[in-house]
Amino acid sequence: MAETRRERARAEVTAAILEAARRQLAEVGAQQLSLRGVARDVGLVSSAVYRYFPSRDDLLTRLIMEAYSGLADRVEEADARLRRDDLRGRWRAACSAVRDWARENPHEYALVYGSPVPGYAAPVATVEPATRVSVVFLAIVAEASAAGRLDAPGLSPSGRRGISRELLAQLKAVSDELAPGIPPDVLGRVLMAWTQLFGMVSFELFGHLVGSVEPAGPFFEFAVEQLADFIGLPPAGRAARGGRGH
Amino acid sequence: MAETRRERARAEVTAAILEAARRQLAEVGAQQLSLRGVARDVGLVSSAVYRYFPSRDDLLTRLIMEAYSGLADRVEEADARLRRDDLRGRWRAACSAVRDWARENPHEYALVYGSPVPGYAAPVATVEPATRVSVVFLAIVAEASAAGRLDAPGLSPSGRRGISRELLAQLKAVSDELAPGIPPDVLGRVLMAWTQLFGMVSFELFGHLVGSVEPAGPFFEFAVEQLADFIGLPPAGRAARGGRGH
DNA sequence: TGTACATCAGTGAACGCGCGTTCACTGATGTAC
DNA sequence: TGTACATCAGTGAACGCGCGTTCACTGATGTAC
Repeated sequence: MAETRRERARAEVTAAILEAARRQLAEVGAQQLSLRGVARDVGLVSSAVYRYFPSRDDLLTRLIMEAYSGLADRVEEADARLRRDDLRGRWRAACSAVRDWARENPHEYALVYGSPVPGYAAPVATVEPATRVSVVFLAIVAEASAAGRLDAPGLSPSGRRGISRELLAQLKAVSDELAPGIPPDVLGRVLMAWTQLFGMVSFELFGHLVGSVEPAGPFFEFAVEQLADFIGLPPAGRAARGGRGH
Repeated sequence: MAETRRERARAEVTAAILEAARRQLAEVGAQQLSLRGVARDVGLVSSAVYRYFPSRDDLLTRLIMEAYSGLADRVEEADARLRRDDLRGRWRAACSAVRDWARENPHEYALVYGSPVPGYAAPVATVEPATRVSVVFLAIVAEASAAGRLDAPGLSPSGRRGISRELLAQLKAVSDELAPGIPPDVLGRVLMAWTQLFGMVSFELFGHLVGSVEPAGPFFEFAVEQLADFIGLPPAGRAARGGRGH
């Protein structure tokens, strides 16, 4: 049941098309990405591409999934490189991985986290790779929580009071599905950190920090640290098992 | 020196073109906005539009400026409606104004805070209206600071340590130019809140909260409160002059 | 107030472009017997 | 191993579309004297 010549050829051409599409995406962005341009790059006639992808939207979907996966790979690798009990280090690494990937692949980033492409609705197939990224962050916090090493000293009065009944219900649902073991109030903070992370990266990439804290590296590092404090991740240095929370 | 017939007509047609452009923007988004479509809407032949705008990019620039101005108006009005010493109320109002405006004008929002339009570089003329929005937020914090009512009890160890020399320099520059009187470390936190605010709104509008905290109202309100605490704005209720910070 | 000329808004046709997608076709590759 | 038929990759032409921008033109509006 060895691969037939045809199958091998098909795999190769498919790969070549995707590679060309990635190149086009990097060069001109998603809006301008055209089937004809891709075909030209590969050295095919435009109609031939239809033997491989049923439509332009299909190609886009594929690129979106690859973008999410690429980012997820990057974040997972960054996280995996550190000792499991170095929780703050892992947090930093995951955050930086997001930023670095985004800066290296700005059009991919814009494709998935920028304004939606008009007239295109992302199919469900894109949900799983999108989730992979968040899972890394949630795992770090979940492990910290399970180890009793989560401590949010700055839990403000509004923090306790501020979680409305609706929000609590929503957070519990998310917690059950994605992050068992993370208390809802912590999850609320994680979600804030999550949106903050992407807010910063988007502002940096889309030029909204020009004239203020550009280059954004120092600000980013400051924010990452603040967010770790905010969530209650143990400070760096003492990576060994610390005391239980208050 | 009364307005001549021509001048009146010119003003009217210009307004009609802009109105049609706004309508198109709302319906199909910036990418798909076309001079020909606008002309059709107005009842002009496409080439006639060139008597009013030298190019499509010029029209886009105009729309970008209007979008920033519209948002700024909204935020300023929301802020102005409250007593000057109700600092937390003003903060909430300004944040909600951003979110409400974005939800009501999703394409305008995407135009200015989403992925940049490829091949289009925003001219300097857009900077001033863009700044107006941030000025409201900075004013609230600056007034709080000037009144000695800014207190950030949760100032974490990393918070003090975390501001690197580079970041400090950048923050000082921003402070001098835009927000005299706000200490750099507070400004760092305000900038975090700023990016967080737009990060949340973008995630909500671009569909990245679907399946978690959607509808996003409760989460948004929670986050706004947390951010106010984080910056050190006085809690609601006691709007009168409180004690000085430690 | 009237005339001569300059300005300017709007027209309609055209240029040149690139796009996504369909379709009948050819020739090579694979499969059943 | 050889033949007959089915599958499938790639071709080339075409359809129909919409776009931004230019240009010579006309007729109405404004201005100088």
